[in-house]
Amino acid sequence: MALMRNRILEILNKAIVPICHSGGLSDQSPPCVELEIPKISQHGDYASNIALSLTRCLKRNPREIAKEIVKHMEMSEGLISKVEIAGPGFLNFFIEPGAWHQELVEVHAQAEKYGYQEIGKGKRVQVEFVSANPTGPLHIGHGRGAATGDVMAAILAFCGYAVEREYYINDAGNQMDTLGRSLYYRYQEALGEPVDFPDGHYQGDYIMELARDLTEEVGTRYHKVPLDEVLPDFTRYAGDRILAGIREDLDNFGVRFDQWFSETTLHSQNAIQRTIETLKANRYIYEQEGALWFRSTAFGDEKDRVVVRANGLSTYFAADLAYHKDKFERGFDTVIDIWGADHHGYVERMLAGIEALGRKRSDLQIILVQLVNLLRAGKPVAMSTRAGEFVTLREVIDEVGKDAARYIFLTRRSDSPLDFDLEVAKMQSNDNPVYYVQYAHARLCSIFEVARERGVPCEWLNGGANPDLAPLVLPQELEIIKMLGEYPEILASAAKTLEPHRISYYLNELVALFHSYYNQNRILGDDPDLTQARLYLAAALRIVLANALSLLGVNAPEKM
RNA sequence: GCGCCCGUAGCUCAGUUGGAUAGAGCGUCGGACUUCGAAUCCGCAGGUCGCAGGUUCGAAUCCUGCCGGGCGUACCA
Repeated sequence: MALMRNRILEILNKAIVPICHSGGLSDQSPPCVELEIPKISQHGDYASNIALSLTRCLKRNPREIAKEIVKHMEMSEGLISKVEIAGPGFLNFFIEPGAWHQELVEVHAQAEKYGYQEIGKGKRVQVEFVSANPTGPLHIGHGRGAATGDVMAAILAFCGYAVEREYYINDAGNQMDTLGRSLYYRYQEALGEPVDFPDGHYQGDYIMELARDLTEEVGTRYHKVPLDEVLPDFTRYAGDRILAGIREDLDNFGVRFDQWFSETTLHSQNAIQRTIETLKANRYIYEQEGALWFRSTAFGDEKDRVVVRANGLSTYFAADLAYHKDKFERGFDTVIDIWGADHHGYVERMLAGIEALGRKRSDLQIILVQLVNLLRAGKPVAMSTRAGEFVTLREVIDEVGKDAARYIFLTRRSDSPLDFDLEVAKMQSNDNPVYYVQYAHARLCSIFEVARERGVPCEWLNGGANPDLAPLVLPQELEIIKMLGEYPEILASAAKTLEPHRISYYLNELVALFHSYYNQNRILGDDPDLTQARLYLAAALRIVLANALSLLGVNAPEKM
């Protein structure tokens, strides 16, 4: 048995074959039939615009096409009560109320696998995200990228892709030297040397903490030792310590990576040089004014880009080219990069880069995540990275909790800026969407707890026979069932569009239906048959809530 | 100047990739706990989808031009 929407789709797909055939369309390119749930119930349970989209290629009146489709449909018994042709040529399907019950059986049968989609077909996908420079702790913007990337990866994995999560460590370049120098000066300072802390260095408190720690560990070993002699040691110490902190913060945020990729390895293994050679062989590299340029304009970039500077040093972009070459050499079919939106100017050249390396533009998907405005009770919180005054991700998680933070990050499209209000995130009220959903889950669990106390049997929870679902006749009940049946479709669309926020919106809608239903009806009532059927519905709801929250990396509590 | 993103209810945002009469939450106001969790629910009000054209059976969605906001525009990373 398949879900309702798939059964309708199958009927439709079969029905249009002879029509396309007689219209001269080959079976090779059957039009994609779409099924939507209409906003207005008068338009049926499902609606298809297939007749309308066929008008163009068949050059026929849509209502006539619709009539013919209906004529060709094989109506199985007890499934569809009627099909109407409406408006310009919509097909409106009205489902036999009793047919919905099968949907619930599907949910129970698949349980924690419910929603699983076989659309990835094992294709290898890498999601690279966060990738913050190890020069300071993660801030709230990184948190948004972390949540987005982590959930996107989870969705893709659940949709049948072989997914790897990767963090690119920018541990090369002069920013790391700056970091090392910053620590050096703070260290000398900690030993009582008067230091004129230079501009453009990292001023955060965390550097002073590192300096104190270093002083405890090595004492005066580096006291007054010239900077040049010891800079690599300071850089390594600071970089390692900060990266360890980043890992810890991400771990607390529920984000785990399969791979931590260090930029330094690209340098040490000559990967950058080799990448430039490859591009040179493809005639995409030329020399001008002492520098080597990549001809990114050949692929639509607005100007060519330097890969090796006149001073002989390669650019960050060159390393990034080598990095992406490496990614594809590792066998990924698709690579997804999640970047802060302030890097959007970089997108075109990167796409040009992978094209020049022989990949399709669509093999690299770049998702831009907009900035987060941190607020407290509606007022902006000062966030000056330069001066080192910023609220770290760790502080935010400590204050509002992992679940609230993750959920709020996922309640917006990633290319929409997000106001993150610390006070709202802490509020245990309707202002805070995460509690709305978690509350529903806890409430469902509580119902089963009460059922257990009252001795209501639920053998079907442990593999026993399913209850008779015929008592589920209320419009609200059918509405909930219908929406549970949409869950796989929501996942598929989230995977296809790379938009995790669709899941949180779905959850909010689903949970709203449940809360409303709950307030008007009793699950545990006097009628044992009705009670069984409603418990079965409640259990299916709990399954979907738990599955979806798990994808979001948000806890599904039994009690709150 | 050029490029990218965004303009939808008082506020914050969705809108199933071009579908039918535009959707939530917050906020305002008014209601619902002797009951399985009131962290919930029910109701009222709120719109020229920034503006103007174009594409077609059909546009918040696509194309063009304006207006307004954000970001970017390094031989930095």
